[in-house]
Amino acid sequence: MSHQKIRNMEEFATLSGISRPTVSKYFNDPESVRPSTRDRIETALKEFDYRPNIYAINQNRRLTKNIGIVVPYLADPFFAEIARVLERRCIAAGFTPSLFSSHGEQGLESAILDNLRSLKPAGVLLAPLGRASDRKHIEDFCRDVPTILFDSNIEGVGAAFVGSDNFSFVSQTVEYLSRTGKVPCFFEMKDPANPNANKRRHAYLEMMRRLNLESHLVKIDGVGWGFEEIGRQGALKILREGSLPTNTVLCSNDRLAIGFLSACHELGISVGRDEECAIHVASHDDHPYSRFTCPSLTTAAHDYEAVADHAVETLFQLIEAGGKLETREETLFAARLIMRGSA
Amino acid sequence: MSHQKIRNMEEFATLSGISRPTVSKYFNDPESVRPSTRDRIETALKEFDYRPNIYAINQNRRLTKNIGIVVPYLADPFFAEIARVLERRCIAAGFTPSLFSSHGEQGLESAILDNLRSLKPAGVLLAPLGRASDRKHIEDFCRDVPTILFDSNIEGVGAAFVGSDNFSFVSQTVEYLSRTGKVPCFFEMKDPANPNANKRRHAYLEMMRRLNLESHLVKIDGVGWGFEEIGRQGALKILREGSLPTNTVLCSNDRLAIGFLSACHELGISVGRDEECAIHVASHDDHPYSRFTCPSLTTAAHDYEAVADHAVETLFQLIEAGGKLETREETLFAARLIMRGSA
DNA sequence: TTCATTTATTTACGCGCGTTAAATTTATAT
DNA sequence: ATATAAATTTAACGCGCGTAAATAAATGAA
Repeated sequence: MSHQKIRNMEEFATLSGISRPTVSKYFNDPESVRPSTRDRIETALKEFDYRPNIYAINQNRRLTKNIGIVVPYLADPFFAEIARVLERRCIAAGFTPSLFSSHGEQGLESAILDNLRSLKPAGVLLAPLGRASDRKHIEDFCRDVPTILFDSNIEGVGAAFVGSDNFSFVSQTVEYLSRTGKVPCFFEMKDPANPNANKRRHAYLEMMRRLNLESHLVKIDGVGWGFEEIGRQGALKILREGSLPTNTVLCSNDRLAIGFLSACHELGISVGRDEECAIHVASHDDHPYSRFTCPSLTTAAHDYEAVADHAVETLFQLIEAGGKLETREETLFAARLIMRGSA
Repeated sequence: MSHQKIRNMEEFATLSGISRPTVSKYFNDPESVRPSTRDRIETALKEFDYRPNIYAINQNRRLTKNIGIVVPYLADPFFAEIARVLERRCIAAGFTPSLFSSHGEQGLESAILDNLRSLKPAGVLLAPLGRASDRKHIEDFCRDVPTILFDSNIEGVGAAFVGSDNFSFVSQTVEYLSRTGKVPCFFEMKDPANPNANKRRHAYLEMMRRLNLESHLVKIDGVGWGFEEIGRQGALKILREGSLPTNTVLCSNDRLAIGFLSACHELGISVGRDEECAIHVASHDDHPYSRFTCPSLTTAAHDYEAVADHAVETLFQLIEAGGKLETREETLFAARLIMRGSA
């Protein structure tokens, strides 16, 4: 490998013995040039290791090969995990993903979208904050940039939505609990940031109605994205008051459940599947840590891969279609019940 | 706000009644133009909402205002948390951070650095994979791009290193445990990916020597970044064999400890600070979840803010100094002991 | 008012690449 | 060998902005 510094495509083209427009063509699509030409370029590429200036490239493209991935809260391993899968898929398809976290803040989410706009991305995969989002801001963004929403839906916004079927989550947990003789109350934040939480509450109420069971909502205080601490504080309060309506608690999500378990342990309350345990706990999401809680969490798992795959696939379709799809489809994937030690 | 589309700086300059070079000057540094001029530009900015084309800007800069942040494993909330702080600091200083995760893979880490190179970043904050890193690749990168290493040191590589003082971590936990009458064995991976793990082992051995206590290393199998599962499997094996040398376990890091606690619960072994508990567990890092484990983890906390602040500050110095610092400083921050329920 | 100083304008070039049209070469099929 | 199609070359323009030099205007102190 020669360590000669190459300034631009012109120089590289000369060194490889190919004209610049052909070299340019090669970089846009290696298959678009004759194999013999491709070989000569790739040979030169190995010798001189030149990379086209990404800024010059993108200046002349209406759209870049960038894909923006925006999640509401990256410190939540659930989002880190799904972002990881999304990144891989994008790279595999020849795109350059860039990852952003709104860190639970509306202002940051809006700022990220503003910046993203000037990155001229081919497309964006956006998991909005939810209730905290500036809906109009996101709408405006989606009008200009091909965007797929995931995880958290905003009705009518974006070219499509891909997420999990909240009813599937809750119906399976409720059904399982009641089948094993446990009558769950529903443990959730009073003002959930995420629309999925509302869907889960409705699913719980509906399921209890169908099963002819009395439903109980346990709503706890707290704002923000520190769900574990919110769950813990809420649980401490409820448990100390002795106001838990049933001995089976179905948490809206695993992070609240992690807090709930922590509170139980602190108060010396036994949690587990067995009859002799004081409380049974189940939850939703199959958070990466839910298998390591004590006891391990019975929960309903997202189909990470399916959600990520379908979101990316839909985005690619959207990009190929030039940024508009016929109809705005909402695709929901079913949950898978994971029976562990907590209920 | 007029919704007239503005194509370029020329148009915007005309509309704002200022010449283009002056407008350009304004965008590079608003303070560099007369206040009256600034006002006129900012008034126009509100009316027409124009943003300079970032690609055209960067093409003409030798260095951009980008800062790369690279962490080894973003699904680890520890890194997500520190990345969050780093991002904020960069934004506050007028830079544009972009976040990358190596996802525990050497190939990906190298690829990220290659891409980063062509982003012409003003600087990079890099937490290497550690043992799994391609040292030469990173060295080459650091020669070309102003880089500060953090979290995990590679001797002599990068312009500076900022991290935590592993001896401080271990000395405090060991000292605390022994002071309360507990003699810890050290629980760790056989082949730790991270150099900090080695430093911690040495610190443990040194501390035990100083305290005139017999030291015991418990080395468990496992590779990769799924530390919780590795810790859990390792603990199950050791506990089932009954080969735990002491009833006090000092884990190399919190994620292993989380796995350890999970195994204990599974086997019905009580863990806690009290004498009547079968096992006492302490650890290091103050992982975001360590306060929610059952029991909550006694651990030594990183000074996240200090590490992040100092890393960013050092990077800014490096950038201002033109990419070279007099000497390669290694700054280590002391740990803070967090006493919780587990030991 | 005058002169020095700061700030803005005008003009012009360059950055590295996408892209196009016309000319030319090369490959493929007859 | 010849016609046709496909690929490449040549030449040239444009993208949006940074930047430099020369000039003009505004400011501010004497």
